[in-house]
Amino acid sequence: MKKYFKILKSCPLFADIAEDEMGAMLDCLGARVTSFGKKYTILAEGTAARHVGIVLSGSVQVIQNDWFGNRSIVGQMGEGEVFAEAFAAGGVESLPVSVIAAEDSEILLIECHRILHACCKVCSFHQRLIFNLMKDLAVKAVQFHQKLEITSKRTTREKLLAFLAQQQKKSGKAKFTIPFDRQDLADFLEVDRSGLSTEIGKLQREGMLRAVKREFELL
Amino acid sequence: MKKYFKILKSCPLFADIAEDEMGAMLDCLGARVTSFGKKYTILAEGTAARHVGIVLSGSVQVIQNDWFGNRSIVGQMGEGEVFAEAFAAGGVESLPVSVIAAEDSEILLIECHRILHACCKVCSFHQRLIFNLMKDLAVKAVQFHQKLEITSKRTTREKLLAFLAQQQKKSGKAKFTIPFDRQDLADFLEVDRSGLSTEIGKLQREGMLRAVKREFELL
DNA sequence: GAATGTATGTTGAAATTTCAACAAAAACGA
DNA sequence: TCGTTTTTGTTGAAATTTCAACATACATTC
Repeated sequence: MKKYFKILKSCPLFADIAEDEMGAMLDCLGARVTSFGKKYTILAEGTAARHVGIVLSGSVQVIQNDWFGNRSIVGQMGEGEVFAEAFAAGGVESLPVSVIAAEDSEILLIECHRILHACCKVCSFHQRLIFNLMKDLAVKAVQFHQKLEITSKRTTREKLLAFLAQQQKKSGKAKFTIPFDRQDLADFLEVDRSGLSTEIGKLQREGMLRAVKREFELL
Repeated sequence: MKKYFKILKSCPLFADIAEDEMGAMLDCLGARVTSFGKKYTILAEGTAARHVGIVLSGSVQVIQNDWFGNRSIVGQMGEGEVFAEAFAAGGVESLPVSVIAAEDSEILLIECHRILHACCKVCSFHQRLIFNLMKDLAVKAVQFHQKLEITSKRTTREKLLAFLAQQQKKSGKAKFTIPFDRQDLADFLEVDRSGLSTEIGKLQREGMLRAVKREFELL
């Protein structure tokens, strides 16, 4: 477990928790590490939302499927990021999404009630954990809001440009790499893949954009 | 201030806080009540996100405007509900939305840092407040997710049906009243108003729906 | 290196949305 | 009550998206 301490220290859920407390804390929380191969389901839609997940290695996608095949990518989380915490802490009886491994991944799963409710022993870190979870949820709500900003745009072009602007801002550089291939990007923007390809082509011909695979540059 | 205690007791942010603590707490938090006429701006886009708002009476809308006039209604909150907490707690430097009064309203505003950081005096309720805020943020994140579920649908019809299903589930009754007029509903669903009217008409003619003004019934 | 599968770009037709303009109905104020 | 304003429904044309099918490029495996 110790080999994960470095990545866990970067996790917002464990901010300001000393490394020598980490072991005891994870023990108290009943944390367990599981490996998942690419495309495997980590949390399944319809099941009870009890666990908070933390990506130790690899990355995961939060996805949702229509009653008729339309796949939607709600979000993607990489190393050190937390997922499913809103549903677990919000006490939803049935997960409205699935979480799958976007690549081979190691995941730390913690039952949320163990974070929220102090154990019998007086663990010094529970208050801190609740504060951290609160902060994390606030950031998550803002992220949801950013996604909303994208999907609320009416056209493929506007959605794409809104997304690219966010990604560029996040990366801080002129050239940046997005975490999606074309199909996934379409599923994230909630648009048709072929229409997306067409739009990327158009924007390049108009000289507003340079795109090679996952590398983009706004001009 | 005392006349608001009843509504404040129903506010998730103050869950499990005794009524006789309420006065001292609001004092410690520097809470202040302001009245806003219909359509007035309570929090303006672009300003610093410092305040958490609570609706004491009336209702508010969280809205966002494109660089070209497209208005989008992110959410609507009624009595006892909290708004802007995610941005304030998440520490965003500039509000990406505006909050306006949907009708004449009384609003309680609290600087968020007063909730997050204990004051010099040892106030017993700060831990409780942080826990409540965490719970509230989790619920808010789930709500954002529900909105995402709507806007991620591709057609006006699907968005409308997804919205109505949510509203019906929330009300628990076959007949239910939505909090929007047609234009606001269109701005919430991110679709064209005239197209929305057409779609409501179609669904009624197909016998899937009964709609009179804000009253709806799914058949 | 050939064969297979995946990812991406392209195209045209069908469906849908948006836009603008107008008519009818309802709400509001004097 | 009348006149004004707001809300809602309707329509047709233009723009856009979706859908299906296919071609090409790229990667992987044997």
